[in-house]
Amino acid sequence: MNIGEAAKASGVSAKMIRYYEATGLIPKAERRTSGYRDYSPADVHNLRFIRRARDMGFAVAEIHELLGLWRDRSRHSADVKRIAAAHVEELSVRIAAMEEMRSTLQTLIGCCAGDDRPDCPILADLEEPGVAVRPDAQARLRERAIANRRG
Amino acid sequence: MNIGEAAKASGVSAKMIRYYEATGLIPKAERRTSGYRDYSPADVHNLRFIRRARDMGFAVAEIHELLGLWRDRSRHSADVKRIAAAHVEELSVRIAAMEEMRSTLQTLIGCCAGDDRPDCPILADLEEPGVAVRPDAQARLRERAIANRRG
DNA sequence: GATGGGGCTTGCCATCATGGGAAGGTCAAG
DNA sequence: CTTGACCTTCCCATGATGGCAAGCCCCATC
Repeated sequence: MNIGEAAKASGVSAKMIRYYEATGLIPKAERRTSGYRDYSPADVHNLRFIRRARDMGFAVAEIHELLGLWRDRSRHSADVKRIAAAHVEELSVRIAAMEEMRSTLQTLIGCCAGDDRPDCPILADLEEPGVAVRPDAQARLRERAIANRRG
Repeated sequence: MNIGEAAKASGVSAKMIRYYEATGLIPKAERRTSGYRDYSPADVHNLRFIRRARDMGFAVAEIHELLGLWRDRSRHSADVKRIAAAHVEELSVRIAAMEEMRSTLQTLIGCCAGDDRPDCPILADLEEPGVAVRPDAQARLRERAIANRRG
């Protein structure tokens, strides 16, 4: 199987398959005499696992761990569960941050006439926070914005 | 005011102040004879606006627009409202994507014994989606994961 | 057998906002 | 005058992904 066929069959782009190989997430592919990479159904199976894990929002580093456990027949399901739970926790932190942003903005939008006059509580709040939002909410917003940017 | 003082007063790191200047988000700072940048309270005011907008999750390009409207005394509040509403919509899309990931994972985690045995529905689902998640949910998950990665 | 189009190779660049670090100039306090 | 803290510019890295370009390979069609 060419890389293009493997890409179509797995849902992972050819570009990303090469990237995963270069970064060691997957082993180096077999090569034909032409230099073309050659993939087996088992390779595609691997790639589909990766694709699915990406769809769940796992980072490549986490997928590396998950792949190791997947291959390890003497794994402990507790190890898998721990990784998944950590990821859920991270998702929750980011969701909370974004929900807080959204809530703040929705409040401000609700106060904005949205007409051809210049008066705008949205700009007013950006200029001087607290006109429309309570101070304690601001502090949390700030912290979570930072956490979210990192994650 | 030195850049370090402006950074402390605005909550924007010195590094980012230089970056914003280089990319044209803020005008080039005045310089002392030594070559040091020199900031006025008005500059700090600008930076705090930017900082606050970043905390709300606005991208720098959006902040560029917002700054323009902020300066424009003949602005229409409708323009500000439109930008904010678009951002809320984008946040909503990303929140929905992450909530779906989280929900799927939570279901799987709930089915995982988390002990020293290898059997693991989490790995099973990554390997062969649908064992624990309905197919229509998978399709949405996939699409939203893509949208989320882009955003 | 030649030719053309599509697929493959590598390598480099860009994204977006942010931090890190090095090499060298400046300032202020002791 | 020295020392340490601050400033300057420039380069590099992040994470996962796409794009582009030069050049090679494969297959089908003429």
